[in-house]
Amino acid sequence: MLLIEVVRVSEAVTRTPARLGKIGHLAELLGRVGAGEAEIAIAYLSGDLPQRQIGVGWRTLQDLPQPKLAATATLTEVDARLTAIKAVAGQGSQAARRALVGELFAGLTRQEQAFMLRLLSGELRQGALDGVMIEAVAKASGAPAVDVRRALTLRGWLPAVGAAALAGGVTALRAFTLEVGRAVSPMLAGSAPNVAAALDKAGVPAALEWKLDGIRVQAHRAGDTVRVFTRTLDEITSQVPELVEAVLGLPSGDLVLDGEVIALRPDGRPHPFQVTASRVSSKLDVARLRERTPLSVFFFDALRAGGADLLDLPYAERQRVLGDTVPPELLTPRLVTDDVTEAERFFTDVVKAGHEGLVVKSLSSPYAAGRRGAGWVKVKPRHTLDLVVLAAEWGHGRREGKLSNLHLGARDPEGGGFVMLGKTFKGLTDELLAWQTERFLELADGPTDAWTVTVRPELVVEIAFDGVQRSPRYPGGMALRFARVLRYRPDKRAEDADTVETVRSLML
DNA sequence: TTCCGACAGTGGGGTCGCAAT
DNA sequence: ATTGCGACCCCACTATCGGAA
Repeated sequence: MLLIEVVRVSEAVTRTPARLGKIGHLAELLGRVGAGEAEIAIAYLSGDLPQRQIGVGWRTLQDLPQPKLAATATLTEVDARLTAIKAVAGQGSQAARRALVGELFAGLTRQEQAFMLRLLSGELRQGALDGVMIEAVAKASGAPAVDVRRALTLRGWLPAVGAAALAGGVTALRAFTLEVGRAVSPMLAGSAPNVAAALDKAGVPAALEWKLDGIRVQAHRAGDTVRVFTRTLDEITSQVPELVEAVLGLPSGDLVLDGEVIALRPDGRPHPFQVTASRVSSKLDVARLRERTPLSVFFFDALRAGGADLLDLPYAERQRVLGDTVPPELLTPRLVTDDVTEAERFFTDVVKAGHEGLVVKSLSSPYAAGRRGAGWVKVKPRHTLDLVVLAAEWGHGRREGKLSNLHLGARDPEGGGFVMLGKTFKGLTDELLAWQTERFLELADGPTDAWTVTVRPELVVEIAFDGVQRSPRYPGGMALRFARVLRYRPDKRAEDADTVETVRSLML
């Protein structure tokens, strides 16, 4: 199949706002793609590459060659070129990679180049990713969407699942099973503003588990072999020897467990997230790192144990098996209750212990991987500050032409100015975007370039955030974590905004 | 007819490894 | 030795579609 056919369908999908319409376009193409190219077509049309990552980002994609006039590239040819780009390594590899990217683009038309540019930079923006593609695969293959989704959960890679469905229908999909040693899409949690709302969503009685601010891990053990995967199914076995040893210490040799690794201080309180993230992502000299910053693991679910797959069992039953499999010191602290007051006390306790919050879980929900359903609901405490807008950046995509990303500053009584604490674009409605764009242009003052408009520091905005973290980037040495806009405060002037000292007192 | 669950989009800060300078 | 890039860890929020109620 020619690449241009995929590009045309992608453009049709972009033009069609209705989800069913998008699914129709995608399914039509899947109905005529050959078996040998189905995986490539599905990957491209859901924003992925068969190679997953190829070491090419925005920088490598600048200064591309002139386009060709005739569209002749096939999916197979493009795929082979991407594989070659990924394979480049060693000295001079960046130049070699750029050259190969240049060769690839020199063989494409303007239309094809625009598509590949968006695909390679991870910004397909056609309004369809895995969620829509699942439906399209179902439609084209005649298999129920629920079977496609389940196979994806177990296999973790839609192009492979989709190709199997197109070739062998529902029979092929049902052949995907939980395989020890291959990562499963993890179950995700929705969120709620407070404990009562979370209980409302999950239903009572519910289980409340400590939410630890670490790295999500899925541990597989087959005999003496342990493999550990992250939330995005990347393998980190070599970075977490403590976890490997803990799993090898369990009596069972046939396990799939879900949990969190976190670096704890000697007194048992958690290190800042940055410490855990640094430890887990370091690959060099892990033996020495573990002496200084040991990792602890806490499991909260079992997907396989006792020789059986547990995904379809209700939470309460999986917990029973988990309790029989894992000693108490490796279990995430939890409480089962139907009492809001008791639940709120448990929340206060976990926050006091320095942890992130709670995950409230329905006792009856199966392990519904890959979706943020009502089965699991997280609750975290929320801080707020009144900060001053220092500048704003022009938005992209659907925010094109709107000033979107705000630069936030706290008042500095010493210096008399403002200290930048980070940026945010979250929490803004379309109405607010329109309003602030107009207002900022009135307030424009100082250095302004193609991306950023500096404004007079007059507007006060109320910001919610999860915490203050140490920052190597901002002048105050600190930055807000997960900052989002709650509302503007027209009743306040910049002189009324919170100070750097207030922010500093929130760090630690 | 209204409500609400699921999805896609829009980006945030921090860290690592590797290559280039 | 330092800097830039790509990838991945953590993530919040709004708009929209379309099935459920």
